[in-house]
Amino acid sequence: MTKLVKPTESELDILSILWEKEYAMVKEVHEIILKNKKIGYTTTLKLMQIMNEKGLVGRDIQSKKHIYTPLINKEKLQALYLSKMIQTLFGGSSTELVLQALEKYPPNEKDIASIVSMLKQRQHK
Amino acid sequence: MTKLVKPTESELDILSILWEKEYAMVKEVHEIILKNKKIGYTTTLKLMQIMNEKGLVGRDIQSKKHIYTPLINKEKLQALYLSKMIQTLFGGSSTELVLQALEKYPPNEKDIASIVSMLKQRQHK
DNA sequence: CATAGTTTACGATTGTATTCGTATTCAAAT
DNA sequence: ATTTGAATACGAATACAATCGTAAACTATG
Repeated sequence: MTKLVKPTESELDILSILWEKEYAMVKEVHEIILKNKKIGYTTTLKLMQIMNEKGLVGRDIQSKKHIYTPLINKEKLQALYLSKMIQTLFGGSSTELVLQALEKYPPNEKDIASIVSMLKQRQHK
Repeated sequence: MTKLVKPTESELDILSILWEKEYAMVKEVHEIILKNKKIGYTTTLKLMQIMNEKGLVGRDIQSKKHIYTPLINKEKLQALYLSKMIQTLFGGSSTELVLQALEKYPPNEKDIASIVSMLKQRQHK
């Protein structure tokens, strides 16, 4: 069992970009990050190099422009943070979290349908 | 507008205990933390002193045993972390988060009812 | 192939969080 | 009042995260 490496906040930002794009070069990642905070190019570069050492991302070195891919399992991290958040911020009640999420981010008709259908199914178990 | 102080992870652990108990002394907090990680008493003490300086917690100094209370708004933090989490871990889809939460933490009949009723209401807006 | 432009490598600095050891203060019990 | 135990105060060490500057490596182009 390989121990789950927990990314730092900056690393999580980078991972989310890689999950979205599937793979990317430092430059692309950096440009997206720039929209949110002003940091130097080499900072992003360094972060991604460290992430590679930690095993959070893989990279293809063929060409000069290295291509990075996410290596860490997104679902595991979702589960990790979800449980932590429910525990510390929602007093252990997942329902509280769900209600808040629905309140703050109103789902569209289709999403509502899928949530309801999922709940109905659960109810009959 | 007072700037929202973002607690560190250790600080969040302490806050969640204070939200739960409403107020507590260092010793009580420390005993609860001990269940999850082994750290010294003075570490917890120091953390809570720092949190007091930052304005995250208040304290009553009357007796020798100081009584700490949470000062930071729980709802604001919930919103902050919720949005961050949806953004970075669920690709911007709150529905994804909701489905995951319901999947991993099955709600009881009563909770299901309140979620469904809330959704039905939304649907007619 | 020399030059300019782009990218990576990496040491080093700075900042922040966590941890603890020791001293001090206080209260209760003898 | 002295001792003992329990609590706080606080400096300082350690660890980790984030940032950048500079040099080196590579690429394309004239």
